[in-house]
Amino acid sequence: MKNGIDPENISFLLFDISRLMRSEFEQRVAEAGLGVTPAEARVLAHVARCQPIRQHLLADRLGIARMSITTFIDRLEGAGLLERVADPEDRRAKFVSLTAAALPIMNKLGNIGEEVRLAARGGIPDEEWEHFRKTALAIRGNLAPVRQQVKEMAQ
Amino acid sequence: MKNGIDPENISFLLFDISRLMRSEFEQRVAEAGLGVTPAEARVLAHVARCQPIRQHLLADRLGIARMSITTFIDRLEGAGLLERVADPEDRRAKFVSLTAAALPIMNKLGNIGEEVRLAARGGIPDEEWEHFRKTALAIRGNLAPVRQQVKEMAQ
DNA sequence: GACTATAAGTAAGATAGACTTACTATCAGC
DNA sequence: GCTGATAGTAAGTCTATCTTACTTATAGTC
Repeated sequence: MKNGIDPENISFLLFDISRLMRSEFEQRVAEAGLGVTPAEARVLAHVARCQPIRQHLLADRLGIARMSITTFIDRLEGAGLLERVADPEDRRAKFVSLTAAALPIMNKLGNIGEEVRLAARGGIPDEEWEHFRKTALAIRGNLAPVRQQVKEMAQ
Repeated sequence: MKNGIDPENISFLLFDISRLMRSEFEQRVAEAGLGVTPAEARVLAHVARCQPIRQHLLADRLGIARMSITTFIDRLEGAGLLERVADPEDRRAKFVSLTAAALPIMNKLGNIGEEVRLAARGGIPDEEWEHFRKTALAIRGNLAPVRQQVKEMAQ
C-alpha cells in the first residue's frame, strides 16, 4: 500500500457521492419532463433566496466565475424561469429574479431533491445524518477561503 | 422558505466540496508540472490496487461507462503512465497496468492529495473526521445499488 | 470637464468528465 | 458452424466549469 493512493479516501468518496446524486437527480428530472440540471437548480435555489440579485453577486455566492453565471442565466432565461431586469441605478448592471413560471418547477425540483437525499440517507439515523451535514458545512468553510486567497494573489 | 430549495442542503454542500477539492488539487498539480487530473488520479489509484485488470472490470470498479474508461486509458497511456497488454487467453480483451514511470508520479499525486485533504480538514478532530468518512462510505453504499437497479432494468 | 481606473456583463473558445449509439472483433454454447 | 453475448473503440453529445479579451458604463482624480 506504500506507493498507492487510497482509492477510497475521502476525496474520491465525496466525488463518487456527488456524481451518483447528480445522476440520480438528472434521471428523475428527465422522467418528470423538467429540463433542469442540478447545477441549474442550484442557481435557482440561490436566486430564490436573495432575489433580486446582481449577476456578479450571484456568481460570488455560487463560487463560480462571472462568465459561468452568464451562461446559466442565459439558459434559465430561455426556459422562462428567470428574468433579467436592468438596474436603474447602474446601467452596467442587471438584476436577476425568478419568474412566476419558476415556482411550480421549484416545488417539483425540491421534491425530487428530497427523494434523492432520502435514497442517499438510507437507514442512517437522524443524529448521524445531522452530524454529517454539520461536518460537511465546516469542510466547505475550510476550503472556501483557500480559493479566496488564490483569487486575491492573482490580482 | 416554503417554496424554496435550501441552497445549503447536503447535496449542494457535497457538490461544493467536491468542486473545491478538485480545483485545489488541479491547481497544485499544475504548479507541480504534472499533467494529471483528479479523475485520472482516481483511475491510476484503482489500477494500482488491482493490476493487471481488464478494462471493463476497471470501468465497473470506477462506476463509469466503458467508453469513458477507454478515453481515460488513452490519455494515461499517451502520458506513459499506463500500458495496455493483450490478454493471451481472450483476444478481445486487454489488461491495464501501471508503468514504472507511474510510480514517482503516483507518490507526488498522493502527497498533493494529502495536502488538499489537510486543507479541507482544517481543525476538525480525528474522531469527527473518521466518523465523517464512515458516514460517507455508507452513503455511497446506499447510492450505488440504485444505479445498479436502473442498469438492470434497462436490459 | 477630460482622463483613467474599475466594474458589470458578454463573446468566444477551451477543458474535464462524463454519456449514448453504433460498430468490429472475438468468444462460447448449442 | 450459426447465434448470441462480450470487450473494446469510434464518433458525437452534454454539462459545468474556466480563461482571455472585449464593450459599456461608472466613479474618482487632476
